[in-house]
Amino acid sequence: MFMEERKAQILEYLRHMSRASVHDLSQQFNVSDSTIRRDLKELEETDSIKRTHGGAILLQPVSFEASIGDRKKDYIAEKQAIAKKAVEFINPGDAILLDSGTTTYELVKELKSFSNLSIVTNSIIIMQELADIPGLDVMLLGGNLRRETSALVGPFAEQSLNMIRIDKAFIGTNGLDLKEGIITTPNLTEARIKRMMITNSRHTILMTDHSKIGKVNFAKVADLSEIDFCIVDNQVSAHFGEDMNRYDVNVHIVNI
Amino acid sequence: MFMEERKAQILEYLRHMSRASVHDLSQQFNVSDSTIRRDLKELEETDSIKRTHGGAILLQPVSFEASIGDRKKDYIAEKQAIAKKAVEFINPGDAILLDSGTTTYELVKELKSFSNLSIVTNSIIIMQELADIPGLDVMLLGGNLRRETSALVGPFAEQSLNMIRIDKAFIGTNGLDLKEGIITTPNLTEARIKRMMITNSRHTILMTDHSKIGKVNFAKVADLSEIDFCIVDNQVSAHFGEDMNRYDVNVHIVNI
DNA sequence: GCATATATGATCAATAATAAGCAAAAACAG
DNA sequence: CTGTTTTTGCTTATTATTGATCATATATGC
Repeated sequence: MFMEERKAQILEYLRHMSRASVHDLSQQFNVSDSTIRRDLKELEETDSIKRTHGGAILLQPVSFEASIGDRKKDYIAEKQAIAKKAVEFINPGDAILLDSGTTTYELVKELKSFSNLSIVTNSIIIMQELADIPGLDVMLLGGNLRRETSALVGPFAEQSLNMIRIDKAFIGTNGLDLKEGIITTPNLTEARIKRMMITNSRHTILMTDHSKIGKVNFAKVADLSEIDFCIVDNQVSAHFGEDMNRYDVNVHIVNI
Repeated sequence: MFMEERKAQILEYLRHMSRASVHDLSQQFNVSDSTIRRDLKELEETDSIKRTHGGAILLQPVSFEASIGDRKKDYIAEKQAIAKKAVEFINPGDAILLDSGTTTYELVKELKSFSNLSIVTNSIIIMQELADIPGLDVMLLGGNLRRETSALVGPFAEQSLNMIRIDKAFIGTNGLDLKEGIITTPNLTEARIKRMMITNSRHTILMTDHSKIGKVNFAKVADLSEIDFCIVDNQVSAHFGEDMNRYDVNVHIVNI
């Protein structure tokens, strides 16, 4: 393995695990501790990792909730880059919809400079994060709480969704299957909410990191043809854009 | 765990709890007190925490819980006694409604032993408190967040309320006027929600401590004649029960 | 206000991690 | 092929982190 390969993989490992010890890495790659330290030193200069005694951690902006804490750290850099791109879709005065999920949560942090936005979400965490910001009109969909995702689902949420028409919906997903052309999620009621979000919005922007591509979960959310835009990180296959174009999805690939 | 991780988690802990003792932290992270003190010292320089004797506090408290936090301590003994009485009104299988507020919040703690209850609330804090308990079906009304009370109000909440019929509604208030025979609250939209809660329930139980009696606020919630029961602490005037009977309210006075 | 509890800061020793220097091996350029 | 550069592993000196100790400072109870 070349040095550059190793460094890339260390970075990948860190993005996934959010932490790594020098010793683990040296065993993982069968090189000496010194070599890992040199790698980390160089990575620290160019990329957003932070060295600490014993290893390195991913630099991540402040608070993460314990409830979804574990997953939130997966591919955090990808999600942040995706969120940075997604915010370009938002114009002052828009009425937007934020799906619950770790990717859309990153988008929240980018919204702090906005004003004159109407934001609807089914995530308690997102609402709490946005509640402080003046100039934003934030509404929470009600319903039953799914603790796994901190999403509110069920009749209350559905009924409230039917009261509104949204300009842009930002949706996350657990699986994106190119063969069947569908997006999926593990839970049926959550899928229902996502589907309603999509149908009740003029434009749908799907935010997903590359790890979701090719995955198929239990509950179908929607056909890819119902999606207008897809923002994804650059670790996708070369023909991903073309594949998605077949379903009429406009793909934006972001560099991390 | 790396030092940087530990410091990040201390900060996270502080953001949640807004305070932490050196001893708690040292046990939490399995390190010595000295280490925690060093961590806090460094965190104090870069982040917005303040060290004090025995621990540290958050400089700018996450005002979310703080606003209700202050009031929560007022007349706490009265509220707990009232809550203990209120729980006697609840039978297995009931569909109940919990208004947001510090008094109804005390009722939540009494519900932990129940199962087979449907609970609807417009308080995020109450939902989070109840979400863990198995056997309870908890639903949150959606809407706009009123930070002062952590209540969800507005069209989403109203629409959701119209979807349901409730056995017993537990309502708090800011003012109870015997002369005019009305209960009041400072905010119009909040008053609307409370009013709808009352009209959509077969029985309404008003929970109030003596400090609210005689007070009149800006927005009228309902006439006292719409209330079925009133639970109050024993620091009320001797003729309070009779006064309320004139409005057909069944008064329960609790000792503290 | 005084006595007692407890918390703190400074210091030190032990351990672990790192940086620096050096040499061997591999890759590279001419 | 030869000299040079790069990468790597090893050794050693240096540094960082931590827990323990103790004198001092601060809170708390009476």
